[in-house]
Amino acid sequence: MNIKEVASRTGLPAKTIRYYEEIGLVTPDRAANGYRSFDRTHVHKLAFLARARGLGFSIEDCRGLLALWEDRDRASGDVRAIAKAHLAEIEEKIAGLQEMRATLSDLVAACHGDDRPDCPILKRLETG
Amino acid sequence: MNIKEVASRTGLPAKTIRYYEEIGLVTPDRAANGYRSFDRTHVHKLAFLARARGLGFSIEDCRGLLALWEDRDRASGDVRAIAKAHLAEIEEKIAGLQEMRATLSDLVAACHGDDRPDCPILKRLETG
DNA sequence: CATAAGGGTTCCAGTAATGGGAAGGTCAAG
DNA sequence: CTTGACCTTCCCATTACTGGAACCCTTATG
Repeated sequence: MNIKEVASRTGLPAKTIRYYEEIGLVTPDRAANGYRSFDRTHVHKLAFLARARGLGFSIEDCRGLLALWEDRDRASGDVRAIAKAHLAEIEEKIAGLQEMRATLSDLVAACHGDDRPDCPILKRLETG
Repeated sequence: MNIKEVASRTGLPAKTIRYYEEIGLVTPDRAANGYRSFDRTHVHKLAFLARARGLGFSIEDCRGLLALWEDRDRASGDVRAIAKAHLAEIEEKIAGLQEMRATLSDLVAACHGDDRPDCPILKRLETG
């Protein structure tokens, strides 16, 4: 299977698939003409990566998950640890963004937003 | 005022201040020995930048806000538009992260996380 | 047979916003 | 005079790709 076919099956851009090969996440075969040649297992692996990335796991997380996925004897606790750490990161990000949102929506609400130059948003950025 | 003093007053690392000069956000004077020389207005501007960045505005947003801040006659509506757009972005990010969190916390809860190899997290990543 | 379209390949550069570190100039104190 | 704390510029690394140039392969059509 050529790269474009794999791209449409996994939803990953061809560029991204080449990049994943470059960093050692997949290792497709090569046809005589130099084209990458993917089989079912490569596609499966790439689809796994697409889903994990979609859940926000970093590339290095994915590398770890992939290794665990391929290890028939891994402990589910190992996987869970990665997922839990990632969950904690997500929660931190959410908290930070919610704080920003609160401040910003206050500011937007306070600003009359017309043609007059008086603006509480700038005032706030000015003085802290 | 030398750069380290400015760094400690604004909370911005010296590296970042140099970078802000490089991209044209501030233009400190230069002393005879080549050292950057900041005055009150530079510090004020950098403090403004630090606050805006702290609220998650991008550098380009900051450039726009700074221009409006320095324009005595700007319309507050212009500022408000930038802030509202940024607020919308933040809200999108929060929504995306909350979705991830929901999925992930379901998965973490479903995984017994012990020494056995059976793992719902990987299973889910495997099959979508 | 020439050619054009639509694959594929590699490599180089750029993104956002810094951070790290090297190599070297300057300044104040002991 | 030397030490140590500053300052300078310059270049590389980061994350996870994305875009583009230059070039090869395959197939269909005039």
